[in-house]
Amino acid sequence: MRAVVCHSRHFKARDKLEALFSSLRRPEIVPLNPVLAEDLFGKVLDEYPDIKTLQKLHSKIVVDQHLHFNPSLGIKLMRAYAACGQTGMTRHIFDESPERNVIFFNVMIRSYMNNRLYQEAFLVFKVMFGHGFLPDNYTYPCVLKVCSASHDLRVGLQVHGAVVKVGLGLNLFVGNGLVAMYGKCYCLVEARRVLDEMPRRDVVSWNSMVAGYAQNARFDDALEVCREMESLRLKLDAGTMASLLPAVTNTSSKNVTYIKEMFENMFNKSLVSWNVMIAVYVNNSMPSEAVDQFLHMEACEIEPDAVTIASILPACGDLSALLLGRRLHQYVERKKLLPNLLLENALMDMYAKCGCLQDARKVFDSMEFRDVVSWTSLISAYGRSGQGRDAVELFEKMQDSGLSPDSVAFVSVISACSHAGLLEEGKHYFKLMIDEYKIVPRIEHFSCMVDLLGRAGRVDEAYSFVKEMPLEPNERVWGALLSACRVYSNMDVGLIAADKLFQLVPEQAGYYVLLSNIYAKAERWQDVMTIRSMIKNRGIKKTPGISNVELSDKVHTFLAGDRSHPQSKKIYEELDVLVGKMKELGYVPETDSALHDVEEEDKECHLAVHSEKLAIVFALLNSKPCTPIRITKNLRVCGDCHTAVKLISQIAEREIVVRDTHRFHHFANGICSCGDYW
DNA sequence: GTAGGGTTAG
Repeated sequence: MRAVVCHSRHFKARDKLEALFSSLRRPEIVPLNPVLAEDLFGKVLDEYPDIKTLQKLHSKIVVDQHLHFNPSLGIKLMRAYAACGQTGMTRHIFDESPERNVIFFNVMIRSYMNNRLYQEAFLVFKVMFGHGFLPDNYTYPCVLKVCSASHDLRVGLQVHGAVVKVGLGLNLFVGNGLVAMYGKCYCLVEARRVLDEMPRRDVVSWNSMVAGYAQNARFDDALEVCREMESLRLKLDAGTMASLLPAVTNTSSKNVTYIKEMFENMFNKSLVSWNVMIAVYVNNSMPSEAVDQFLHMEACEIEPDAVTIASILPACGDLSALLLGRRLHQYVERKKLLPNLLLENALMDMYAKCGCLQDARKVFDSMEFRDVVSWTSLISAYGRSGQGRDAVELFEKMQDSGLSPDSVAFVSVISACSHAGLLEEGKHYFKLMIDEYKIVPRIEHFSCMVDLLGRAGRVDEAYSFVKEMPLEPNERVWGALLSACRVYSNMDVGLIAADKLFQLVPEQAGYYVLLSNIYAKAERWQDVMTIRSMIKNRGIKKTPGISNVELSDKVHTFLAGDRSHPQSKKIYEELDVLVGKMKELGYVPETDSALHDVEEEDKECHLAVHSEKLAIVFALLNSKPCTPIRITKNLRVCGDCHTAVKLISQIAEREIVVRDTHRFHHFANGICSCGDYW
């Protein structure tokens, strides 16, 4: 974030500097009046110039006998260097300054803090006393923030003691710092006590309390503090919304509505409040609402910043809204928001999720700095496309580049191995994670391993793995096992897994269907019927199949058997024509519903047409010949559709990319990239 | 000057 802020500032500062230098070149004002020069240089430094401008300015100051060692300029230079990440230079100026005061120490501590050098910040704080300087009402809030950022309760408690001793306990900023520190350190009772004992509180004090609860997963308490604020007739602001964000991630629709109302009632909607609103939708799997909110924001002529774009990009990825995604990419280039690590990571992932692996790769290759997230995004992108070897190669390169893979990186690489059938490699990475990187495997890693073993046909080994794992197996673990049992027709283990799943998630229709598939393959029709009636008797609701397709900046959604689309009649007619041509090529529609279901769409839905077929025909009718068609589905592609889409790609001479819940299928010339195994 | 908004898996 810092980089972004500084970046936009750099340009303004550079312009000012050019004007400054050209005025310096004018002979009538050389030698420059020292007071005027101090003022001018100070103004440029306050705008955080880029490193080159800063160095030029610094050398000008050093050679000027009046300005060299000027304390005010020294402080500004320190701040400007810190904003460029050059804390070494900040420290140098600090050490060399002959006339230091308490502000020098405060700026030095803040510089370290902003560059996440927390131990260095603490050290400066400690040596202040030895130099005869007492920390003041500026020092303590800053040091408390260092405690918050490093979750250092031990120092935090010492600072609290010192604050009370020197009589700063009643200071508003110090109090706010204490509330935040205790909140970050999981001491919510203490945080609340400090808040209650503050003689004067402002909206920041309350927001800090909201943030404390929200960060500690105390969602209801966080919302309760908001209601308390409302009852005190305090104006909730963008900061309140931002503080609440962790509390309304994967939350109830009631909570989302509460935030929405908070936003709507906000008198001055700042950029941050728009950004938070978008993030709330994204974090609650409501990508369409997020996109709508973004378009609304544009219509209100609010200029998005890097945070806005980084927040909305995952929604584009979710919806495969490639056109919008590309438009956003152009926007960030036009607004010179790049380079920005988070934005680049988000762009890469958007392209990958839209099935544009090459565009994702292009972003990756163009990046100056990459972190574990950058590599992980690309590794999982290759994994989802079934290119396990490329994923493994990237993983090795990431290690070679000196980065330590984290827990998520291992999920990605093991999952990539699983999709590509790289059994030994997957096992190797699981072991590497534990033995070399000392990462304690989480439930996600175990479910990946079960998937890896299961897909490779080692169903019994997978079951043993489940029995021996130190964590309680969850839905995903049993689900991976059941899927493997369907593929390899393992009735015994399948029944065990299904039984567990029916207990864990009795309302999930998909697992009943999977089990009925296993029975059907074994021709146990009586059991198939039993499962069918179980679904009916238990009143289990099925997730309807939905496919999205984007056309000129608008995402069109189709349900299975959908007839609500304005072009519906045309779509069905065209589909009939296509089916005729497909039959000439040997297509036989699969009518056996039990085998037909991969997941949740039952017999009735099969009589209707699956959503991906409708979306594809719609795209065929409405897009130019030869342009690729990209579909995103909320369930897995069934066997019948898979066969049909292969043929459609051949007949219509179109590349068709279908993203289902598990992976990408790239259809072209009658074949699919998954090699018919998914 | 104190709170608070972004990216990666399944």
